[in-house]
Formats: sequence, C-alpha cells, structure tokens
Amino acid sequence: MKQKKRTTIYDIAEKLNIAASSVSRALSNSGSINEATKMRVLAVADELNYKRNVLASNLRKGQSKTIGIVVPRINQNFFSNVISGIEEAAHQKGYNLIICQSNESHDKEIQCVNTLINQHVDCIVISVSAEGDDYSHLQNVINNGIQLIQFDRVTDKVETLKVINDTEQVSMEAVSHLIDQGYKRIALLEGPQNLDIFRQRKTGYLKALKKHKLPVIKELVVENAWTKELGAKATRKLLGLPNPPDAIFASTSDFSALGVLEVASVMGIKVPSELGICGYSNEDFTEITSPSITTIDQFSIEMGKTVANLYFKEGSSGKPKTISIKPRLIVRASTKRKG
Amino acid sequence: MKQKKRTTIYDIAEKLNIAASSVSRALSNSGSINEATKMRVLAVADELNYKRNVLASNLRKGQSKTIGIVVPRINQNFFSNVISGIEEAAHQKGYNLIICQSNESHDKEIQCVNTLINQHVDCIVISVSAEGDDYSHLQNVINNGIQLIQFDRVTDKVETLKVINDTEQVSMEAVSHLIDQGYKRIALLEGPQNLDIFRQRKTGYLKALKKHKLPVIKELVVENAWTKELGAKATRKLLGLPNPPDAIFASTSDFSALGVLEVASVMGIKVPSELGICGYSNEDFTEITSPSITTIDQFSIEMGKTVANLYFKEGSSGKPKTISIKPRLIVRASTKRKG
DNA sequence: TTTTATTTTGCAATCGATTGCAACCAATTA
DNA sequence: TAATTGGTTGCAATCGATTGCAAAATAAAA
Repeated sequence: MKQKKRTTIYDIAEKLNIAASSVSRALSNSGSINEATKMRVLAVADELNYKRNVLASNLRKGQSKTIGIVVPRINQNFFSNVISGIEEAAHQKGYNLIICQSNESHDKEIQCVNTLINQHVDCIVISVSAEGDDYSHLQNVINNGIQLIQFDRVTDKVETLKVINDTEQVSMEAVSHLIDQGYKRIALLEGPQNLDIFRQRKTGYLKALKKHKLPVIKELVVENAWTKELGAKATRKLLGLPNPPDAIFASTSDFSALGVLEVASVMGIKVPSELGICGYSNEDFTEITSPSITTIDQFSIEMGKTVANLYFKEGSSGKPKTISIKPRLIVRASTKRKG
Repeated sequence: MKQKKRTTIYDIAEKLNIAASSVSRALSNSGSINEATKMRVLAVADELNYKRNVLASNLRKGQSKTIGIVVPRINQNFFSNVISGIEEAAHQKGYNLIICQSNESHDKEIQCVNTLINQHVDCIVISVSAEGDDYSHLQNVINNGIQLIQFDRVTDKVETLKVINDTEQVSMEAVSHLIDQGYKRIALLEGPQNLDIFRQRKTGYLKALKKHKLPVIKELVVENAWTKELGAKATRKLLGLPNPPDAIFASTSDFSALGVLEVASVMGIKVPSELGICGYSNEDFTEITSPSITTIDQFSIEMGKTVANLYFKEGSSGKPKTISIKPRLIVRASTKRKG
C-alpha cells in the first residue's frame, strides 16, 4: 500500500475529467464552485487519500503559515513553557512551528535565524542568547519582510514587537519584601548586563534599596552568577566576607538560588532566619526544596500565547509595540521570618 | 530598506546576463559550472542579499529536509530533552524541526500527524499519547511514504523504527535494589497499561519479585497513578492499609514519587527507614528533595540524538528496527537504608 | 425566443529552484 | 584543417497548487 507518488489535484482532476483548477477551488473552499462537483471532488480526494502539498501551496501563495522560534535552550523550563504556549495558540490558527536552539551561542543564533529566513517563515520569535551584542541578523529578518517578535530577553537595538515581563517592578517588590522581613544586607546575584532583563532586575534591586534608604554595598553585588554552580561559588564568597549579607536575591535564576541554598545548608547557616533567599523564574523545584524558595513567576505559558496572539493581531501593522506581562512574586519559606 | 519582493535566482541571472540555471548551479555547488562565473554569482547573491527559497527548492526536489515531531507535551522535561537532542543532531545535517504537541489527546495527535503529512516532512518522530488505541493515523504516515520513528511510548501495532529504553530490565533492577535494601512489601504505582512502557515496568516489577521469591500482593498494585496528585492519593490509600507497604516503586514518574514523598512526610513516616521510594525519569528535582529520590535516568538527550541518527542512517531501508537504550538506576537517599 | 445576468468551468501563467538534454565554445588530437 | 573531446552554458520542462481572465453553461429577465 506504500505509494511512491502522492496523489495530486491533477490525479483527482483526471479521474473526474475536470480541470485541476476546479479541484483546487473545491478543496480550498474558495472561488466559485458548484456544490455538486465540490462533493464529487471531496469524495475522490478522500478515496485517493489526497494530502495537499503545503510546499506548493505556500510557494504559490507566498506565505508559509509557519512561525520560527529561536531560543537559547529548548529544554529549559521557561522556554519550553513559552513554546508550549505559542504552539497552542498557533495551532488553533493553523500555523506550524519550526524550532531552533542557539545554545547561548551568538553564531548558532545567526545560523538559526538564517535558516528560518530561508524557510520563508512568516514570523520569527526570538529570545536572544546571552552572548554577543551585534544584532544585524535581527535587522536582516526585518529587511526580508519577516515579522520579528522578541520576548523576555530582548534588545533595544532593533525595533520590533516585544513581549516582556515587568521585571524591574517585580524585582523591586521582591527586594522590598526582603526588607519588610527585616533583612538589611541584601546581596544581588546579577546576570549578563548586556541583556535588558538582567539590567532591569538590578535596577529594581537598586530602587528598592533607595526607597527604603538602605545603602548600596558594592561587595554584595556579584556578576554573572546564573547557574547553580556559579550561584554556589558566589555564595561561598559572600558568606565568607567579614560582614556577610543576611539575604541573597538570586536575580539570575532559581538554579542560582538553589546553589545558594545548598551552600547555606552545608555551612550550617539557617534559612530563612539567618539568610533569606529569593530566586527568579518559579521553576518547579522551588516549591519542594526545604525550605521552599521564594521566587518570581513569569507566567511563561501565558507569555507564549501572548506572543502568538500579538503576531496574529499586529502582524501586518509593522509598528513596534511592547506588551508587558506583570510577573508575580511568590513568597515561600526561604524568606519568611516574620509572622 | 524593507523589500517587498525577495531576490530570486532570476534577479541574479538578469544582473549577470546569464541563465537562471547557471545561477542555480553556482549556488548549489552542483553540476558543472565555471569557477569564475560561480564567483561572480556568489558575489552578486551576497550583494543582493539573496536567500534561497527553500519552499521552491524542496518542492522541486520532492523533499523537505524537515523532521516532524509529535509529543504529548513540549514542556515536560523528558520530552524537551529528547527534542533538544534531536535538534542538535538534525541541525548538523541541515534539517529543521516542526514540533507539535498532542496534549495527551488522541484527536489532537491525529491532527498533528496530518499536519505533518501535509507539510511533506521527510520523517515523523512520535511518542504516542496515553489516550486511544487506534493507530491508523500512524499507518497512514507510512502509506504516505514518510519515515516514521517512534520513541519511548511506542506501540507494537505499527511496524516502524523505534528507540526505546530497556524499561523492563531497569525496573527489575530497581525493585531488586529495593529488595536488597531489605524492603519486603513493595507497592507498585503503574501507568496506563495500553502503553508498552508501562506494561514493561510492571513486568520488571513482577520478575524481580519472582526472582527473589516474594509474593505478588494485589492490593499493593495501584493503577494510573502518574501525576503528583494521583501518586499522593494512591499513597494515602496504601499507607492506610492494615498491612501497608514498606516501599513504593512509582514506576509512572518522578512526579508521582514526589506525591508519595509528600504524603509520607505529612504522615510522619520516615523515608527511607520506614518507607523506601523509587521514582522514574530522573527529573531535576529528584536530586534536591529531602531525602533525595532514587530514580531512573532515561538518557533523554542521548535518546533524541539516537532518534535523529537512526533516521539519517536507516532512513531509506524501510526495515523496522528497534534501538534500545539502557537506562540507569540512580540510587539516592530515599531507598538507602543499608550501608 | 432572445437578451442579459450569473454561476461554473477551463486555460494558462505563476510562485522559485532544479535538472536532463542539447547547444556551444575552446582545446586537444588526428 | 577537420574531427574529437570535455567543460560550460542555456532552454525548457518540472515540482503541485493557485488565480486572473475568458469561455461556456445555466438561469433569469425581457
């Protein structure tokens, strides 16, 4: 039953002794076509197990009904959730997803983007890698007439549609929460400052301190501590200071916060009484560590849906527009030392 | 600088006053072409920012250099890891991925498969949903001349290439390990028995009991406990028995095992001394619960790479073939009560 | 019945790249 | 000088679906 050649509209046309164009009209439900012939076409199409060749169709129509996605890593909770959200919304509209991962490499990112341009996708959704600060490949997307949407990790250097979190605000909330709980020397683990999101998290941290009239202590701010290992390393350094912090805001990720927690546990430092810990992302595990970790939920699936719907609504307008989703601070045991 | 029409080989041909076919040959590096003209073509292509229209190319060549993937959920650790593995291997060969999620719904699965057939992907990789036991849509893939590869959750009803774990063997190992640790009344949380993998896990469990001459106790086998909530519910029931189990093998997932752990902790039952717990999948969190959970690593990224390479190697042969990856039992605190 | 309006159809071009075949040119050989 | 060879090139068909336009068939109006 294996067929070499697939059935085409010509096969159907021949069998019914009508023109291929009529078959096309019958199948695509467009143009004028007699109801009776339409039925006959549909019947034969079914009988011959016809599947429309989307390649040919798209070539002719000059579109692909496909959205390309580039993320640093597919298998990272946040990203796979966003993708899942996009998939759901896109699927409803009959769109498909082509997915690439940049592995945080700027070169691979460029490669991925070019592949997607070649594929003539209708839209490219990207969260840029941490590496590199040349964004001509993104400009190139626009120059090729492809809609570009950035999310989460966005750059200002290219004007596009964007979906982001109100990172600064929630970071400020998180740090304010720590201060409310009586923490006074709050350290910050910060991410690569070439990415907006990490800069904003830092700004939120600084604003909270300022608002509550706490001094900014330089030695309590540690750069690029965004994996578990780096978080742990930073913590060992911080807790070894003559005047160590009494709380750590791991603004980079929950993984980093996990590193903090593990080091504290090894050093016999009690969380939250002696050290408060706040992470970022609401990874699943933050709920089940002991103590559970206070963190920030980014509504990742929601974010994916928003990205897709933004494309479907604003797809053609071409005006840059930014949608901001308010993340939510989730207070858990690791920072609760009052009440 | 936004262009309406993209540059085609005809634009290049016109500019150089040569035939489009020559341009094609120059760009695709095939056929005979003078080195000098090739250089000129390449230069002009670059100058005009030419991007090959993959749609047209694929239409002509009758292939798409695309692999379609259908998984129950993109944002589930195991699956996103497999996808990540596939992506890595596929990208190296210049292949793209189109990804769909079935959401464990049989209908959506059929829809996804049909979309991928329409897209004329070269290969469809699928891990079937738990629902339903009609697999004519898979047969349909084969009938359309598309290579089909099943992984992890596979069905015997369709003969295809398959990549699976040696689930039975490792399940047996896991239960044997529990027995070695002195557990005598070992409960099993089992998954939907229409899926091979869950049947095999059960078989492994039974074989281990038999091998060590332990009786099979019917009331200790609980069906369909594969989420955290269902795992918890099952545990409450099990621990409420007049003669409760002293170990639970949550063969369905680590989430289920987590449910077990939480209930035990609430009920004040000590793990591992009073209750041993073993999960399945090696989710990240199993390492950081307290106690950490003994589980089984499926080598998911590896599995993805294997799937992709299987396609690249066996793609044309058409013979069904099964590759089995040996998973690894990871013994952690939740089952260590000796030594 | 003739004319006009409307609905159905078919023809042929098109989307952009690829490829078998034949034509062409230059270089080599007889 | 003529014939052969081999490397380059162009022509034109092809992949399968879509669509503007015109022809044909049908229905409605005069």
